[in-house]
Amino acid sequence: MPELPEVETVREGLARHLLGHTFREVQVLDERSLRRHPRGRKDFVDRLQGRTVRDVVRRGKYLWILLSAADSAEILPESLVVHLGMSGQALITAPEASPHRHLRVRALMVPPGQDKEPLELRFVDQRIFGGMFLDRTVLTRDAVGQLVPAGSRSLLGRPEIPSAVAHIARDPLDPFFDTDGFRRRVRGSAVGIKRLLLDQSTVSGIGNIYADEALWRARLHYARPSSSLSAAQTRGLLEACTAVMAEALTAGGTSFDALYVNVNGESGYFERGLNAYGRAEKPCPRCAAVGRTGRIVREPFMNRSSYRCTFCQRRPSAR
DNA sequence: ATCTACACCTGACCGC
DNA sequence: TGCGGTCAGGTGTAGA
Repeated sequence: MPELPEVETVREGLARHLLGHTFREVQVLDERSLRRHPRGRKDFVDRLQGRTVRDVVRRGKYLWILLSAADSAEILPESLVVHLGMSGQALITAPEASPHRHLRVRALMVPPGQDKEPLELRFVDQRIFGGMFLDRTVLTRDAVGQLVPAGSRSLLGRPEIPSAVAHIARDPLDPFFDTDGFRRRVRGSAVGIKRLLLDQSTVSGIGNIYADEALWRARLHYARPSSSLSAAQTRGLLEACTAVMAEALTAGGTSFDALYVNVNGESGYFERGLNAYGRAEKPCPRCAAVGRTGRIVREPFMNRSSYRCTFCQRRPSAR
């Protein structure tokens, strides 16, 4: 399933292939992918056709395409938001490529010059947890509450953000990430720490897999009350989150020089680098390295599976 | 106000 | 072979 590193890989691929391209012949094959576009299919198509891609931006697992009119470079206050959900893919193909099984939305993308061939942007989504919608943008503030300068060329520092995404926190790979805000949320809540990691308004981009991996690295039990973490543990946990996702981005973000942007959750990282997630009843790699008998167990938490080591992630004592 | 539970989806898999 | 049940999980929101 696409998580932050995969979404960043898609963002980069879309930006590289589509900057300057104009939407033509937008076709919505399944309106359920437009669940979050309340004005419906026709409004979506009419608004998107004729608009030109000016930038592709990401926060957490959301990405959005900043648009202009076709004959202008001025960015419009409405952007195309894409969320891949559990099974979404953003593909770039030749227009004549054979249709994909779960194709939901397609658009012919016309390049700015005469010398290049049009491309097709395809939104493919088996389970339809993801979707697309058009949304007005508001201006971002950075970690200390100041407006990010307009015209900033840092992708993550773009001042525009769709209003539907503005409530989520920045992610650990964002240079404006609000570390103090994260510490305050950890100190100020008694919920299990994993619940906080999955709360996108505290820190974004972390899903079930990376939550378990970060907790394993930080040697913390998922149900540990957030407010009981020491300052050092909080710092260590945030470092673990950042490291896990940065390494996954490095491992999974290669092999995209073809005319093809793909997200299918099969980054190399998932196959090689997982220490806890999905490894029920296997030895804990850290314990095994020093001859201890800690093993990974799978337990239900928050209506999903959590994986932890029986030795280095002990259950917190009730008090 | 804060937190929890559930709806939204499809396909793979399992036991009968 | 088929059929019903279970599981996977991010997000928004209804309800506690």
